[in-house]
Amino acid sequence: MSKQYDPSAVEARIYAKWLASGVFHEEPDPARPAFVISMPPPNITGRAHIGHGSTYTPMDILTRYHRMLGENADWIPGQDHAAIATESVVIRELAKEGLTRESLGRDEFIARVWAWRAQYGGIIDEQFKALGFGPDWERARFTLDPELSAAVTRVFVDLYNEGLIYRGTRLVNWDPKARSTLSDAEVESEERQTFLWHVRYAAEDGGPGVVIATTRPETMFADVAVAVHPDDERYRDLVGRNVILPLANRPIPVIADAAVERGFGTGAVKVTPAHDATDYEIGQRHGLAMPTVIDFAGCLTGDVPAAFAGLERFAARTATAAALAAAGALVKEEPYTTKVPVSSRTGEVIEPLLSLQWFCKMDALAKPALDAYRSGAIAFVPERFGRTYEQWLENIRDWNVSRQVWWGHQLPVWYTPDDAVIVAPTEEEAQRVARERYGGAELRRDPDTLDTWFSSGLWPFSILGWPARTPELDHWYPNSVLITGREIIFLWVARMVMLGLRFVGRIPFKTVFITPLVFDIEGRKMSKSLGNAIDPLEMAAKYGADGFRLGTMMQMRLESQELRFDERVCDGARRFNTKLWNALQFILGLPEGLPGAAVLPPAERLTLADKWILTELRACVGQATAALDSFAMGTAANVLHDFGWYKFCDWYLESAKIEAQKPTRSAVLSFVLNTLVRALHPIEPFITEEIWQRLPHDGYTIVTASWPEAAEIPAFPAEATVYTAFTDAVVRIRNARIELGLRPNEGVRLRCAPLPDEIVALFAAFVRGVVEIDPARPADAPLVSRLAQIDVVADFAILRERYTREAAKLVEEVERLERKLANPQFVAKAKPELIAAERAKLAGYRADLERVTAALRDLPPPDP
RNA sequence: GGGCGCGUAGCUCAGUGGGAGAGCAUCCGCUUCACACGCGGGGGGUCGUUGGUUCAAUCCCAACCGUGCCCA
Repeated sequence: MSKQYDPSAVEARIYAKWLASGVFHEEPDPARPAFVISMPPPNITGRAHIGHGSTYTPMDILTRYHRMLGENADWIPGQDHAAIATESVVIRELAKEGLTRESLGRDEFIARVWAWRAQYGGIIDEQFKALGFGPDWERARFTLDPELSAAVTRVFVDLYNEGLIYRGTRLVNWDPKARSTLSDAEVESEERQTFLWHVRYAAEDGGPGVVIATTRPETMFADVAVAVHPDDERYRDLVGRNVILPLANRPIPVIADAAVERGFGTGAVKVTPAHDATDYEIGQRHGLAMPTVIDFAGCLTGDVPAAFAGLERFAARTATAAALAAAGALVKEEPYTTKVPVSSRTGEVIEPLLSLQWFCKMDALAKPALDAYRSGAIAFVPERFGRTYEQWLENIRDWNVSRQVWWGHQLPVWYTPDDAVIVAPTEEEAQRVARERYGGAELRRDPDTLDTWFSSGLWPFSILGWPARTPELDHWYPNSVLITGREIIFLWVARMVMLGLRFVGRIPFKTVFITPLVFDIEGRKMSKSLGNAIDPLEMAAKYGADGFRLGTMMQMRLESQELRFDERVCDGARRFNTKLWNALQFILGLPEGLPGAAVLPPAERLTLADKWILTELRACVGQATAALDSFAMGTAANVLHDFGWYKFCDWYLESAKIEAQKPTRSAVLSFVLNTLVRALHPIEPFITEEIWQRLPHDGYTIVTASWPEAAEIPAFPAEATVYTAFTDAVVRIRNARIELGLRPNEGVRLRCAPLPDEIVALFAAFVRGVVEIDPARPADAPLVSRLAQIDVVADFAILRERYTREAAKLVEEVERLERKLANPQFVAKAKPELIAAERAKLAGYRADLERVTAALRDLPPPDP
């Protein structure tokens, strides 16, 4: 075997073995506790990114952990059809061939998308495998699978029949390039440089009227009012009067509404309900008309003066501004930075547009979802994110569910020639209803499809077979935990809760674990445009999937909402893996060979070092277990890493080299490393398998090995304290060695009360120390104090300097504690056990000081 | 504007109401028989600022400053 661990040589081989042996697959088994996670389905257009590293790694860790606990653990993967994202990718491909969606026709187009999916849709799964993720691939689901599509139709029809889905004209996010509505999640806010135009709207009676400020003069032809704040003294007299809309020359009223920001521009704004969210609400409050002047292509309609009709909206902006200037209505044009909504799919500026769409009424669905949180049935980790969920549900708005794309679940909606609406699960059923109600009619189906979130909202139960009552649904619903980022708490998490409660009658998951958002090392959000995104596959190539995973998890903080990704930590994790690998080489190279099984010798045969490492191992495993139980991946990762390096390798492995360790070391080394790699396996699946296979072990793969039980690892607290006193002494002697200027291979003389042979041998190994018994020191003092008093034999001048420095330090400590204990307030008010502890510390420092001053006194006087 | 974080060593971050820590970087020493992707050692911080609570504050509270995310 090579000196350096090479992940690229083992990871793919091990993964293939896991796949072949089917270890990730489970059948529902009511005899065992269920542990189930639904993988948030990545888009079929998606590629693995750093968010998968931070969010999916914990899912893999928890599933592997619970599997090792013997639970009926399953992580169910799948993919999302990603309506607009996929459609635009395929449309771009078609464009290269000179084709369009329309030229192909709906059926042909959809066939092309399926073909695209067959070719590229699996890429992200392969990436996940390279990262070591082990979901139950046999259960992979796709939102457009027949069963999942049937569930979607069923939900839509039911909600419609209950009156919770309706068709109406509302303001929606319109993407003029995609020619579709978008969900709020697909709209991002971006800063843009533009102008703030100050435009005078003269009073109808010929007075000066009012100067409004706007960033969108092109929508003025849809203005129906000018609004000011009700408390704004400047405009009080104007409220209730009419002003004349320039260019259009029609009167509109001045109204008062508290939504107006007095500090914005002139404090007066134009009101365009059909093209602005705030204005829409003002329009609703004041019962205003809502004319539309921008069409689906983002161009002005014919309902504007002929000079502007048909102009693209940004061209129209320039044109109206120029026309206003020409008409003398433009008072000022100042540069202005504003935030505009942008489509995350096409990059196009979103047009808020009044449009006839399908909506889902949310009030009735939201209430049980709120109750589930408030009653504690659903808990968030960290807790504070529950507030985000709560606030969104409290201020919920109806959900626009229709999209003008072809790729997706087409609405189960048909129209008669008279536009009567029939909602039915199948076309046959729709025909039947048509015959029944209308004596038969030629039906046309609504071309729209459903928002992708509509189907992903059913995900935790649709993938378990709902609406059929399956064993999976019985045993694995609700899921154990949902792990995701906080940006989709409302868009996805809340909807799954609402729909789960409504259609299964139970919450979809008990816990929602929100992972931190990943930033670059300079604290910038990762983005394509900045080019600062970290590619997890590149990290895995550099550090191994294990190194990437351990490094990322070591940076996870349970309570933090951000993670500044520091690649150096992954490099540290990679070196840790090499360290473990070399520890394995040492163990495999022991001349006495390895025992047949990972079984400890009886306690009476164990040495001091054995007892210490077992005590530490028990603590480490206990901490790692507690950490995983509370989603503290970072704590688990750090605890295991630190134990492996700073306890096991730095001290135990070195201790194991002495003669006295030979009878037990191969068993203890095997046991400890076997235990450590099992505890590390959920975080670092590959190297732990590789090491475990080469150690005495029981079973075919570490994936199905048992999680180490801290309680089953023997602990020896008293012996552990002695060994710690030994390591403290070693550190002091190493310092002294440096001061004495000893060469590495030179021995050092140690003066001490009698010590057990075993410890004498340890000193010889760690510091090349030769122990000389000092008969003046009591042999019956506790071992810990004998070790605390061990010292080097050296030149008087060097010792004098050393003792003087130590004494000064000790005097400081003694004085600090004396001051504290002399303070009557402290003695009166501090906890008794704390006071006792401080007194003990003081006594310890005083004893040390006494020893050092005595040593100093015993030295011959310095040369003159 | 509303909500939620963060501010500790050059960098990334732990941490605790009672003696300031790690990794990386830096400096010094070492090819010591698992590992130079290593081992040993050192230097480096008014714990953002100002108040308050307390016998005691880096930790709790308030304000402020800086910085970031989400929502509007």
